Amino acid sequence: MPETVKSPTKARLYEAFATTGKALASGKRLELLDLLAQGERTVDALAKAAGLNLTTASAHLQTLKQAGLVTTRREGVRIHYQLAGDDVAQLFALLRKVAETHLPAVEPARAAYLGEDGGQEVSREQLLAHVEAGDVVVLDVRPLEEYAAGHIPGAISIPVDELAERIDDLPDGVEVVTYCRGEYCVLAHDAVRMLTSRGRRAIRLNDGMLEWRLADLPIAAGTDA
Amino acid sequence: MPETVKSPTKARLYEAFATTGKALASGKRLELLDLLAQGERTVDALAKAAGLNLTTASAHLQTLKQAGLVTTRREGVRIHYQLAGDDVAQLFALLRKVAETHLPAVEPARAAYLGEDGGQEVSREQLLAHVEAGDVVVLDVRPLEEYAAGHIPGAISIPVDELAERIDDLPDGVEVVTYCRGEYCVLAHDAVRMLTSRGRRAIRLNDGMLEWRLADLPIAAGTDA
DNA sequence: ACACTAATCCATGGATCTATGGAGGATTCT
DNA sequence: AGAATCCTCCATAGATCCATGGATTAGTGT
Repeated sequence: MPETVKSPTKARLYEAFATTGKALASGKRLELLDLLAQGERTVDALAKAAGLNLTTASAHLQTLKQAGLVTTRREGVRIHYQLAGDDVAQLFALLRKVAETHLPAVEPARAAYLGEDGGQEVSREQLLAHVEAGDVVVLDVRPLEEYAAGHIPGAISIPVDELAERIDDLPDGVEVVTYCRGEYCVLAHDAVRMLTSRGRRAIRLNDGMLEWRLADLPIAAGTDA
Repeated sequence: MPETVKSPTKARLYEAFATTGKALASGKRLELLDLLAQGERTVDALAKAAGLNLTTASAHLQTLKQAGLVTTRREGVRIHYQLAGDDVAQLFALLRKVAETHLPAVEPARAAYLGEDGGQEVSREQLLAHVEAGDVVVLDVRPLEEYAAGHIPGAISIPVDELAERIDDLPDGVEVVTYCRGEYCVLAHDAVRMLTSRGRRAIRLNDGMLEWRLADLPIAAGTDA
């Protein structure tokens, strides 16, 4: 029964696969991937958005780069990081889904982060139907740069930071459907709470731009809105 | 520009996701997942098949279990580990695909492990067509227990270890299509080399049981063949 | 050339992970 | 009960990973 083969070349191959696994083995790196799934960013912007010091962020990005999950583009003095491909976004999304399905610790952490929601959700299909019918306004509450890098066609942009002061930019009398980065993004949750507390009818897309992209739905770019 | 939010609850959520990532961060654990994708196994069998000592294998399996990727079933004195679900197999397969696509180190490691192949490949669709036409014999060269846990309908089982002595069990004059665990499994490669060196016409399915399962194709079980 | 900014490289202490031997728990058999 | 088998838990040494401060490199502007 020579099932006990130790093959160094097999180990080498699987260690290579594990390089990709290791890249996914840090919460901070996953936060960085989450941000990058919205569009390219500079090291400095990523560090700030993820609450990391520049050196640490750079080190994590090197790890991701060596695992081939991200690529870089130099523009003058700054370097833009971006995801290496759709398959990377897919892997990231699947990792989160598997974690949520099989890890009991995820659900409480998710609830604590996103808050009690009560607020209703709407699926991508339902949202598309509403847009077709023209009976809702779609609101993108991500930072402007992410909106510019790609958003749901017809959506208007009001970053959640500015929502309180710009609430009157929203067309009157029509229901608001908010969305943000993805299923675990807090921005749309915050926006819905904020809007409903001001008496606006507001609901949430049940995921966000990440899943929208992976579903190959149409995407608009720029800030012409 | 208050983009620099450090939220401990966000960190907690992403650390939870990272637990799943960490489970994928070791070559040995990926080897174990590869084996488990073929069907359940005892700790002892896994340790032997992966070339690990029992304690180490057990520790790795605990890690996988705490990440929710595998579950256990006790049967008398032994404990059978199995994948927690199809989504886990899918995650594993996608990880390998992403690694191969984006990591230059994978290709040479793969070539070194699987060997120069020259041998032709056939896709799942082509294989199904051949089975329909009845002009090939499908040969499963995995260990018998894996064959028993699930195989391509109509395939016969000759573990690659026994192929040399049992070569006459193969029906005469018809081309052989071999397959094994998956895209990176060496067994079918070895079998094809072995068969062609003996003058049999033999080719390989370009992946294996893992991908067959994920494609939701029909599966037969047992050893009645 | 010089100053300035963006990012990487390097060194380091502290934490975490890996492999392994030995002890201990669970289950079955006699 | 006692022995045997299968597996997990514990302790430990060695390797690897993480965050951070300081130095270095690349590119821009004066």
